[in-house]
Amino acid sequence: MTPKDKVNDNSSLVLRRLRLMIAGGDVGPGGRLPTERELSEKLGVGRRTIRRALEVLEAEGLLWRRQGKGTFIGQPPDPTGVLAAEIAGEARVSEVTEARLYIEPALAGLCAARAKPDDVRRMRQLANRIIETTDPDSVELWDGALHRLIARTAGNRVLLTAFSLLDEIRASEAWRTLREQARSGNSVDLYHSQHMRLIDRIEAGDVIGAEEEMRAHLNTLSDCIGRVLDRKAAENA
Amino acid sequence: MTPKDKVNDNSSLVLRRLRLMIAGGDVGPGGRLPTERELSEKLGVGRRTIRRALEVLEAEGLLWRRQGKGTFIGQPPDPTGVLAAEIAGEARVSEVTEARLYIEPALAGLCAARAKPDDVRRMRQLANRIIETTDPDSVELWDGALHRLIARTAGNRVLLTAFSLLDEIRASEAWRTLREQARSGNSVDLYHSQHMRLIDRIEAGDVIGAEEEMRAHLNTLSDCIGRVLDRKAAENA
DNA sequence: TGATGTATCAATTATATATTGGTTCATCCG
DNA sequence: CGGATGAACCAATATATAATTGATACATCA
Repeated sequence: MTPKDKVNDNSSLVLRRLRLMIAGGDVGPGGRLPTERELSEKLGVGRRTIRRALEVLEAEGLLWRRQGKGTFIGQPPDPTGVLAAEIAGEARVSEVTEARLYIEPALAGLCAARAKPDDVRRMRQLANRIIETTDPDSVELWDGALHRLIARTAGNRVLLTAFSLLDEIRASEAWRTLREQARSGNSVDLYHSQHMRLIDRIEAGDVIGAEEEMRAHLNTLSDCIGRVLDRKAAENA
Repeated sequence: MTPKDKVNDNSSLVLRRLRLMIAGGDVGPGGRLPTERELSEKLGVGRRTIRRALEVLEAEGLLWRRQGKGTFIGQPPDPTGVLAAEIAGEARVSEVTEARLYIEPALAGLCAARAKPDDVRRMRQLANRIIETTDPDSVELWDGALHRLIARTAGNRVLLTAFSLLDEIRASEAWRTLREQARSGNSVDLYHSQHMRLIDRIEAGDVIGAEEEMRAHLNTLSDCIGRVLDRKAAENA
C-alpha cells in the first residue's frame, strides 16, 4: 500500500535487472548486451522502457551504445588508443623518445606563448604534488598530469593529438616497467628543479627558453632510459 | 642492325611510354593509373611486361601499387584510422599550419641524418616531376609525394604517424579548395628552388640546415594560405 | 503521466560479387 | 637459353545489396 509498492514502475525494475546482468558479467563476447528488441521481448516490457533504463546506465558510464552496432558494457573505444596500440607494437623505444624530444618542446613553447596566470598556477600545484608524494606510482601520475596540462595549454589540437599518441604508447605495460627501473636511484629533486625552471620560462612567456628547458628535461629522462637499456643489452650479451 | 635496333625489348619501350604517361599527368582521379590488364590491352603487350615496367617505376618511388586497389603515382599513404577524420572537423587552419611547422622540419632533420643516396635520388625525381607537370592537380600529388617520402625516410614511425594525421586533414575537401586558391598567382619556381635547397641539405647530412629549409618552405606556403584567408575575411566583413 | 506497439530513419554489419594486383605455370619465339 | 605471352588461380580491396540495430516520432491505452 505504500507508494513504493504501488509503483507500477517497470523502468526501475528493468533497471535493476540490467544492473544485475552487467554486474554478473552476463554479457556476450566483447561485452555485448542483447539488442533492445531482444531485451524487450525477454523481459516482457516495451522497447521504450528498455531504452529509458539503458539511458540511465549509459549516463552512469556503465555502458555505451552505437547505432547499427549494439550495446556494450564499459567505456567506448578511444581512436587515439587504437592507433597507439598499433604503433606501440612495432615502435622502438628510441623512436618514441626521439619523437617526444620534438613534440613536447614544441608544446612547451606554444604553452609559454599562450598560458594564462591561472594555467601557470595549476602547473605549479602539480609540480609541487610530485615532490610531496612518496609513492612512486603517484609520482608518475602527477608527472604525467603536468606534462598533459602543458600540452593542453599549448592550444593546438593537432599537436595535442600527437602528444596523446605518445602518452598512450608510454602508458603500455612495457613502458611502465621500463620507467620503474629507470627511476630507481636518481633524485626526484633534479626533476623538480627542471620542472620549476620550465614553468618559470612559461610564466615569463619565453618561448625559446621553455622549449630548451623541456628539451633538457626530456634529455635527462631519456638518459635514464638509455642506461637501463644498455644494462639490459649487456646482460643479454 | 646495331644491337639497340635489334632489341625486341618491349619492356623498355613500355617503360618509356609509362614514364610519359606519368610525366604528362595522364592519370585518373587521385593519380590513379589504368589497371594492369587495361594497360596490357591498350599497349598491346603482355601483362607480365607491364608488371616488369611497373616494378621499375615503383622502385624509383614514382608510383605505388596495392593489391585489389590499383596503381597510383607518388608515395603510398599510411593509414591513421578514424583519428584524422575526427580532428579534421574541429581543427582550425591556423592549428594545422602551426603543427606542420613543427612536425615537418623535425622530419626533414631526421631525414638528413638517415637518408641514403638512393633516397635522395628518388627525392630529386619527385621534385622534378613537380615542375615538369602542368596539370595543377598533378602538381599537388607530386608535392605531397615528396613531402611524404621525406617523412618516411626520417625513419621514425611515431612522427610519421603525426605527419600522416596532418596529411589526411589536409586531404579533406575544404583544404583542397583552399590550396587551389592559394596556388593561383605564385610561381612554382620558388617552391622548386626551395625543394632543391632542402634536398641539398638532406644529401649533405646537414640536420640543422634541412630543418631550416623546410621551415622556410612551409612559411612561404602558410603565407599564401594566410593571404587567402585574409581576403576571405575582408569579403565577409 | 507513463507504458506499449508500430512505423520509420540512420548507422553499421554481413554477405555476395566484381575488380585488381600478385603469383605460378606452360608455351612460344628469337 | 632469356624474354615474352597467355592462361589460370590466389589474395586483398572495392562495390552493391540486404539484414541488423539503435534513434526517433507518433498514436493508442490505462
